[in-house]
Amino acid sequence: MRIGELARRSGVSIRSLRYYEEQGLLASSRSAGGHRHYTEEEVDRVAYLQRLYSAGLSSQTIIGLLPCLEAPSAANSNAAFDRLLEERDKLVTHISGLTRALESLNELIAANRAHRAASGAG
Amino acid sequence: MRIGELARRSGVSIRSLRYYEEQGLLASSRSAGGHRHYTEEEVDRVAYLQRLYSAGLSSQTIIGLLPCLEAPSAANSNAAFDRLLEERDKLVTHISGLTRALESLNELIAANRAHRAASGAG
DNA sequence: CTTGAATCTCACATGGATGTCAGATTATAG
DNA sequence: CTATAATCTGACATCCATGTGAGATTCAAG
Repeated sequence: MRIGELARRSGVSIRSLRYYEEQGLLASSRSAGGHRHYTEEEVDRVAYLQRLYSAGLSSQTIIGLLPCLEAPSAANSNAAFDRLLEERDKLVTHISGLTRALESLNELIAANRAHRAASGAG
Repeated sequence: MRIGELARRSGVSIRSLRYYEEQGLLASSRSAGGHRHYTEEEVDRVAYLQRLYSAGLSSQTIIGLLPCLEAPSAANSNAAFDRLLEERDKLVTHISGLTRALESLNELIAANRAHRAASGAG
């Protein structure tokens, strides 16, 4: 399939797909005229990349983890695997922080609700 | 206290404190010469702002919520309160996404660990 | 072959909090 | 008063994924 279809099916912009390729995260074969062609696999690949991005991993980080991401294999360096653990821990910390922030918001909401209820504003 | 001390005590850079003020999120009195002065209150205020930032709220969003944040009061507009709920929902959604991403990472780690164990690499 | 849609590359713009540098001014200790 | 640390304003830089526009080329269908 061509880039437009991949964009549609993966829900990612054409611009982003080209960017992923530029970063070495997504491969494509080219037609004689230079247009990108993708297989079905790439749909999942892109969805997967999106999940990693949403986890807060940068392109560079993902590239560093590629050995582990591509195929779990004993050939993967310990360093890459350790980075994987590291990123996991960072994400856990991040989620904890957000959860605390969420609690703050909830408290605020509760306080406001109480005041509003008491005044018949809500 | 002056800005340097506030920065030290709140763990936020001087640059950021000035930025918060510029955005209307933090107030300061000024000395005759123009230097900013803060009270103890501001330490908590800054910590609070940091929590909101970490929740993914932008300065503009925080400003919009100020009526609710400042003091829960029936005078707060319904609109501001609704925005508060909206931000809470966005945050919940965001955390859910991150949690899914975390699960992905955990699966990756487990898969890698299995392969490594099987090959005596770990 | 022609036409219009799709794609190509290149490059600059965006947002948002923060870093950083420059040059000037103020505060404070000796 | 002087030296030095702290602060001031203003402006430009940074990161990074993505948007966007121009101008050229290719693809698919008639």
